[in-house]
Amino acid sequence: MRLPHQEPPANLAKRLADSGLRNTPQREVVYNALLVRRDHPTADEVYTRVRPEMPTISLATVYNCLETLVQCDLVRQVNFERGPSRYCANLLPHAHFHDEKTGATYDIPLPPEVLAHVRSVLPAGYETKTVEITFHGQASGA
Amino acid sequence: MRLPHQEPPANLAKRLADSGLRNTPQREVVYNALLVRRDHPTADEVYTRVRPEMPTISLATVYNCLETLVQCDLVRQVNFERGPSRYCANLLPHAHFHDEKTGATYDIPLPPEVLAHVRSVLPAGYETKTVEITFHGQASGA
DNA sequence: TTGCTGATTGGAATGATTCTTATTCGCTGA
DNA sequence: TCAGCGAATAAGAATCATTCCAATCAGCAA
Repeated sequence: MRLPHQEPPANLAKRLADSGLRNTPQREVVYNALLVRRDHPTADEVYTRVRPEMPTISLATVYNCLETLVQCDLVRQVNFERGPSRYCANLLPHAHFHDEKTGATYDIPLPPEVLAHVRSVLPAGYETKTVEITFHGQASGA
Repeated sequence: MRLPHQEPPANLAKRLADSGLRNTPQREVVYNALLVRRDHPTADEVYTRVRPEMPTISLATVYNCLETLVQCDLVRQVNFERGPSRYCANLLPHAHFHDEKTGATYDIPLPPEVLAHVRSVLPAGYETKTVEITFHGQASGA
C-alpha cells in the first residue's frame, strides 16, 4: 500500500515545467530532503542536510529553491511564533501540532468535514484559498 | 449593551498584580493602544501610535510591554507569513482572516462547537491549550 | 532617606531572510 | 557544434524585526 501523501519526486519536473521553470539538481536535492525526512526543517536545516550530497550549494540557493517549491504548490511553508520558517512536503489537508516543550511539529490529518465546518464560519464576502490550523500544547509519549 | 470583548482597561492592573508584576504608565498606554484600534498592529505601529502620548517611550519598552501583556493573557500575539508579529486584544475565541491583497487582518468569531469539532481531530496523547486558525484569501468589499 | 527590585532606555548585537552582482548553466537557433 | 540569451546559482552585503545589555529610574519598605 502506497501512502497517499508520498508524492513521487517525478512530480517535481512536471510541476516546475507547468510553472515555466527549469528543473535543476539543486531543486531536486532540496525537494528530496523534504520528502525523505518530514520533520518540518528550517531552511538552515535543509542546507546542512543537503550539503553532504551537494557541497557547493549555497544557503541563498536553498532559500530560492524552497520558495520555488512553495510557489509550485509542492511544499507548504509553515510559520509559528516568529522563529525561522519551516517547510512541509505533506500536501494532504492537515493541521499542525506544535509541542511547546520539545519544539517538534506533528502533522494531524484533517478530515474534509472538519475543514468544511471550519470554512463555514466565514461570512459572505470572504473568499479563502487556504486555511491554517495550528495546535499549541504538548504531546505525551503515551 | 456592552460588547463582551471590550475588556475594561481596569483589568490590566489586576492581571498584572495576579502575575506579580507592576502596573506602569508604559504598560497602560501600550495596552490602551491595542484596545482603541483593533487592527492587529505590529510592535512598530504600536510604537508610533503611542509616542504622541508618551514621547519618551522606547521601542524596546513597547516590545517588553507587549510581551508582558501576552503573558498575562490580555493580548494575543499573531504571526503569519514571516512578517513582524501582530498583536490582538480580542480575547474571545476567534479565527483570523488575512487578506492577501491588502494585508489587512480580520477577526472571525469562532462558535464553540466549531472549536470543539476542530479539537476533536487530535489523537489521544495530544494536550492542547490553544488553537490558531487562519484563513488566507481576499475579502470583497461587498 | 536609603535600599531594593523590577521597569525602562538607548544602543549594540543577533538571526533569519532578502538583495545584489557576477558568474555559470542549459537550451535554442544558426 | 557554436554563439547568444535568459534563468539559476553563488557569495557576500544589506535589511529588518527582535533581543540583549548595561546604565539609569521609580516605587515601596525599612
